[in-house]
Amino acid sequence: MPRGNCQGQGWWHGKFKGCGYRLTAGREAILDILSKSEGHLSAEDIYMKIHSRYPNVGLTTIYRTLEVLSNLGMVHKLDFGDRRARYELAEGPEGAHHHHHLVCTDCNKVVDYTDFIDEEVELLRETEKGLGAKYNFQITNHVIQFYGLCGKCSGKK
Amino acid sequence: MPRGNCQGQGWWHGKFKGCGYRLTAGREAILDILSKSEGHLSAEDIYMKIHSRYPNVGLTTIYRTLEVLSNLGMVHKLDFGDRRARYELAEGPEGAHHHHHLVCTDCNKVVDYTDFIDEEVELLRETEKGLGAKYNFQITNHVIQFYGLCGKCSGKK
DNA sequence: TCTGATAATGGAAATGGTTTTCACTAACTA
DNA sequence: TAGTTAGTGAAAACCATTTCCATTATCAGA
Repeated sequence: MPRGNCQGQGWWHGKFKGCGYRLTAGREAILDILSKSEGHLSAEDIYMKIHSRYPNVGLTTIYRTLEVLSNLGMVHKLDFGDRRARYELAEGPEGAHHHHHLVCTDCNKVVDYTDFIDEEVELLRETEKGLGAKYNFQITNHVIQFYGLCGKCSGKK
Repeated sequence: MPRGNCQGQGWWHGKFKGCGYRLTAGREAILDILSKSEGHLSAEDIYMKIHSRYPNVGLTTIYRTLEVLSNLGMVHKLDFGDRRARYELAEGPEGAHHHHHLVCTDCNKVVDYTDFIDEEVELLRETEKGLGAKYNFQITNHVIQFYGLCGKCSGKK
């Protein structure tokens, strides 16, 4: 994790500059894709989408950029149990809707839900505060996920 | 995921038999290791520990057994962001202490915490019920994890 | 605007945890 | 006890992600 924890300034031009990162076409392209398509893209998904419009952005750059974005807290890296990471934009400038995930362990279908979110977030905030103090952690993120079988998969026995 | 969802019978001999799995030395060895050492073992950790006492249990068997155990709900498969899965025994027969995890994104140190667990579990139970009904999911497991920098890592800037 | 320092890039090769293959062995059922 | 078939180990395959390295591009300062 290079350059310490640079979180919570303005939106991303400023964020990048402020942390000593350079602004490049590839990075803009990746952020562009992420903000236009919604949820749960793998590095390769992004690569494909980018490739038609920016044919000279390599997979390596995608991975590197996603790591940077993740370090900056602008992107969440998710694990749904198939063996590839998924990425989604964290709340944007206009505060996208916070949500958590419900994952089918059989077909890997993922449901974003916002039900109960307020209670969850409230408890999480409390917990975060408590844990941070007790264990001397500077908490920056959390994951809540439920796993089970979706209707289709539990149906097929 | 073979053999559907066989969860919630007795303890493990019965569980295995009931689901059509056979009882083998390797499987006993793995369960033995898991119940004796605590928390967060990778497949290779288990392999090492097993190898001294049961030299003819291969890594492949470890992986296969862990998958079975995970399907049976006897083991939780965890992801702490380094790229290897960790496994820990789910609540044993005498109800081991339920806990969640606090992970340092820099050094990968993991803290098991039980603070706030009651509130968390309570909310989770509610949410689980609600989500299960609304999205027609048969929920079997959940993950809550907090990520951040531990004292040591946030100190070194 | 030009320029130098160095961050960023992309393609290819390496990595390494996990899965698959396959021939063999051992559990369990009848 | 025998037959069926689940389980096994070793080696090979897999494949998402990282690393290497020579080249290019960004940007701060002159």
